[in-house]
Amino acid sequence: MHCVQNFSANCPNRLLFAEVSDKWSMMALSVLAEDPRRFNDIKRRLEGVSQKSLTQVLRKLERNGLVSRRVIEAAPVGVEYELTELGRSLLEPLRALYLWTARHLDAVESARRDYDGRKAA
Amino acid sequence: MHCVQNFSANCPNRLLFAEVSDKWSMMALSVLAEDPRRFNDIKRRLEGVSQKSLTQVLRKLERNGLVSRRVIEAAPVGVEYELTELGRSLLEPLRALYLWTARHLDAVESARRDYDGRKAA
DNA sequence: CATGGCGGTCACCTTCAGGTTACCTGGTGA
DNA sequence: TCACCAGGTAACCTGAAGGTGACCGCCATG
Repeated sequence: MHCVQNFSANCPNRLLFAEVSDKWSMMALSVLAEDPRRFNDIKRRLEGVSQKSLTQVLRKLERNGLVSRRVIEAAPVGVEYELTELGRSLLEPLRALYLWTARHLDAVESARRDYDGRKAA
Repeated sequence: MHCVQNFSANCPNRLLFAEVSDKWSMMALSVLAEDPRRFNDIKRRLEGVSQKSLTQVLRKLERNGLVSRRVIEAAPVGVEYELTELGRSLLEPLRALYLWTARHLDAVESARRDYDGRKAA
């Protein structure tokens, strides 16, 4: 496990992490955690995402094999995104991270107040 | 758990996640996982980090209560960074994510080849 | 005395992710 | 017919992250 203590510039883990940790990827994955959803459905749940960014993010996730894209030929043609098995496997560590933020948010905020207080003084 | 399916623009989790998932934070935390380390020691392990960026990152982590900064009054005055209890608690979810990337890197890379192949055709 | 490591700060500059706007195709309903 | 939803693409622009290089004080060693 070469990258645990030393991070060479093009350690593949480092690169993959970068791909997955951008502004919207994690949120998109979370939204898809339960059900497959259509483009605008996802968009509505990610407050503030632009159409372009969402398209980009979904393409990237698709390319990395984390979500699949399915055109629905039905009534008013739609596109449905769904987690793949691989994508679903990422949910667990993701959830762990989410739980951490949820659990320790208070501690972090109080640390920030401390720090800012000390600086002001 | 308001933010699991809907991500409002200033969901605190979302913000905290952003703080912790930037280019160098995770790596800095990993480097500190074992022992406290001095500034330039950390710097050497994070290939490509600039002095400025590392300073910024460590300050941010300190502010969020994840690392502590200690000036060593000894011989050639030094500064030592160490994970706090809070910081240490983040290691576990972090490790989970790291293991995921390690375990599924192959799958992701093959998905990418597939995707790129399909596009080329 | 000069050189080099340590731990920074500051000013500047580049890069690029991501936002904005406009436009497109195709179907639907009023 | 007009207008609107869906799901985009293309061109442009900006803000902020992050890199570079200069400089600083302090200490130690050759």
